[in-house]
Parts: sequence; C-alpha cells; structure tokens
Amino acid sequence: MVSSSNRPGRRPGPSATREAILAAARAAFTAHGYDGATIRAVAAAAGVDPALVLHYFGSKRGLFAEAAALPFDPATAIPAIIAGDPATAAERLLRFFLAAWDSGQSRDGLLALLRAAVNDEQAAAMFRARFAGELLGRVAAQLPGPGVEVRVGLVGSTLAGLVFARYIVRLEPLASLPAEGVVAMVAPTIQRYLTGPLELPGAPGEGGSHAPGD
Amino acid sequence: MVSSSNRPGRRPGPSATREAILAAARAAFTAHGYDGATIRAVAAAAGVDPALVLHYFGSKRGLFAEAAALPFDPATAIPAIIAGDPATAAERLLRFFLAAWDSGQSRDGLLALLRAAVNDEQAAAMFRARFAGELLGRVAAQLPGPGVEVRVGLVGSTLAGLVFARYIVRLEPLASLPAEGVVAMVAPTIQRYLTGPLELPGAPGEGGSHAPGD
DNA sequence: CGTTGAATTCTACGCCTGTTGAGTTCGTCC
DNA sequence: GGACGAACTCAACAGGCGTAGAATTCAACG
Repeated sequence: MVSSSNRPGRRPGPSATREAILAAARAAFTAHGYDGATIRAVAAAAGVDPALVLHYFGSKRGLFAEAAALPFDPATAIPAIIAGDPATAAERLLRFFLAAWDSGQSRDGLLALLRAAVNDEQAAAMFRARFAGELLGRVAAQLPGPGVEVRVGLVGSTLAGLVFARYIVRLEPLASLPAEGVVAMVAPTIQRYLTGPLELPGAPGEGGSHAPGD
Repeated sequence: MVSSSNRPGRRPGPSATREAILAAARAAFTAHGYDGATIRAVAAAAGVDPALVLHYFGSKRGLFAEAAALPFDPATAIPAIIAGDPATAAERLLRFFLAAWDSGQSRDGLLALLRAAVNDEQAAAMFRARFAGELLGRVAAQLPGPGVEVRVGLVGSTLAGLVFARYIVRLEPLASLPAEGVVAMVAPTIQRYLTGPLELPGAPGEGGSHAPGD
C-alpha cells in the first residue's frame, strides 16, 4: 500500500485522523456487526495503531456510540414530514426514509445501529429509545385519537421490514428496485396504518389474553 | 450448584445429553447471537464439558446448523396455507407465521437464524436460500401473473418487520398484542401484496395517479 | 468375564481480543 | 527557544475463544 510511516510520534500537518477512524469504524461495524468488528481492523483500515483508537474514543463502546449516531436531526426532520397534507404524509415519510438508507454514508451508521440492536439486548434498548422514542414518538405526537402507539408501531415495523429485505438480506427483486417503485407500492400500507381504518385492539369481541414473552 | 459429578467417563443410565446440548445451544444462539454464544457457555448450560459439544457436532458451525433448523416442513405447510379461498390466504399465512414465532421452542431456532442472517453475510445467503427459496418461493409458485417476485418480497418484508418489532426490539404495544389483533390489522396489507392491485414497477404511465408529491 | 466402542472429562495449545503504559515526534504558546 | 500537551506507535498483559488429544468410565455384546 502507501508508505505507512511506522515511526511513532505526531505526524506533520493538520490531522484528520479522528474522522478517518470514525469512517473506518462505521464501515467495519456495518460490515461485521459490533462483535465482528475489531479495534485492530478499524485501526488498520484507518492506517493507525489500535491504541490510537482507544486514545480517541476510550473504549470500543465509546467508538460505537459515536459511529452509530443518527445522521439527521429528528427534531427538525419529522415535523417537516408531518406538515402538509395528512393524506400524503406516508409518501413523504417513506421517501425520506428510503433516501436516508440509499445514501451510502448514512446507511452505514444506521445499519450498524440495527445490527447491534439485533445482537445485543442492551443495544436493543438503546435502539428502542432512539428510534422509537425520537422518531416514532414524534410521529405519534402529531396523530389524533386512541391507538396511536399501535399505529406508529406498525409503521415502524413496516419500515424495519423494508430495511431487512432491501438492505440486509438483499432479497431480489426488492433490493434493486428504485426507491420510487417501493414508495408506490408501500406508501398505501403506511398511509392506512397512519390515518386509515384499523381494527384496533381492545375493541369489543375477542378477549384473547396471551403474552408472547416467556 | 447441584452435585455435578465432575468425574470423567460415561454416566450411568440412558443419555439425553445430545438433546440437552441442542436445547442449550438454541437458547444461547437466540440470546446472544452466533458470535456471542460460546461453546463453553452452551456446555455449562447443558451441564457437560465443552469438548463433548464438539464430540457430538464437530464444530461450532455444525452445532449452529443443527440448532437453527426450520421447525416445520415448508413443503407441506405452505401448500396447506395457500389452498382454500385466495381472498383469505393472507390471514392463514399470518396466523401460521405468528403461531410459529409465539411458540417458544420454534421461536428460539428462528431467532437464531435471523440474528445470524443480520450479522454474517454468509448466513444471510443461507437465510435467503432457505427462507426466500423454500418459503416465499413456494408461495410465488401458486400466484399468477407478472411481478410475483415483488409481491412475495413485500410479504416477506412485512413479516420480517413484524418479527423485528415484536420479538427483537419488543416495541410496545405491538409486542404484547395478542396474535389475533396483529392479524386483524396486518392481514389486509399482506392480502393486498398477494392479490390486490399494485403499482408494479416497469408499468406504463408513471404520472398522476395520486396527489402531487415533490 | 473380556473386549469394544460410545459417552464423558481433563488439560493444553495457539490465536485473537480489548486494553494499558511507556516512549517518541510534532504543533503551539510564552 | 524551551515547555507542554496532543498525536502517535510499540510492546505486552490478561483473558477468552475454538479446538485437539489422551484418559477415564460405563453399556453392550460375545
């Protein structure tokens, strides 16, 4: 490769090393998950010594916490989506969501977060707080009526399923479809979950009480 | 702890050790993922020595392959679901799917498989072949017309999203909802993906079937 | 009763991991 | 032009991992 100066000590010129490490970490976490990504591999990809990674981020968890930050600000993005004709809010939401995932840079961070959520119970809680709380919670705040939580839960479930099929398992032909094609087919589903008629639970009739947990 | 006979050699009486190891492995893979689950932990949970696990299953991958087998036979289950009124096939499919996941025993194996698919590219390919090929492929074989692959892809995406929200992240209130409640709300979506009108990609006339977007 | 093989344990090797502490080079401020 | 701290590397520790091989105990069969 390049002439990797093995010499110790500070390198001349301004240093973009911290950012390089973060980029390498995002890629590594995305490609191999939290456990699979090693500090040594991240350091090698960034062209630095493993100890320098720890020097900057303290620990592997600290590195992950910075690498997996949300690439946009929910506080401003969500209201912008909700504002406007409620009948087409689903299209805007889906379009925004797919754009975030189709952009390579933000996809890496998101995928790392998702992978960690699937693996680690602790990360799942973090995911719940961040994704559910900051994103879906804001959507729920703009919706009227009872059963709002179920509605946004279904929306989140739909989005998660899309991510899984399209970006993780890469199920064809869904994975290669242009975003607009997905919007055309899935937006009606989300729109129904948001504002359409829904047989909400707790309605009279069936009284089956049953918990899926152990 | 109990009087764990640390003595080597065969134990008296008939041995159900192999099954005990498999059960422990399913639980461990489910709880911690492929990498997080260690042979030593599985062995400890089953009350045996780590080397015995290797003696039975050859390697960690071999253990996983047996622990994460599909708990039902797709060749018989899928046609049974498809048969009957096509207008209510979605309900039957969804009900069968949720039953498999709500049953603790099969859920463990399925979750392990899913976790591995998210983590490991190699396992994702295996998942694609198994889930997409054996399950969705059979569904697609019973559907008419063009764009069948997209339709079953959307169905798979919907199911995956439900699993993610309900069993992995445990997003409330979706996670605690009885299965019938989920069926009532989500079956229409799946039914539309299966047999309903869909703006299939590649279809002519992109313009103006809905309100102006951007 | 002796032999054979399966069930089971112990010990250990080699590898990789996250992390640490000491040491070296450079930019910057007085 | 020193002093100081930030950037950076090196070498090493302690621990966990998957796996291998020899040793021990039991069951089954002649």
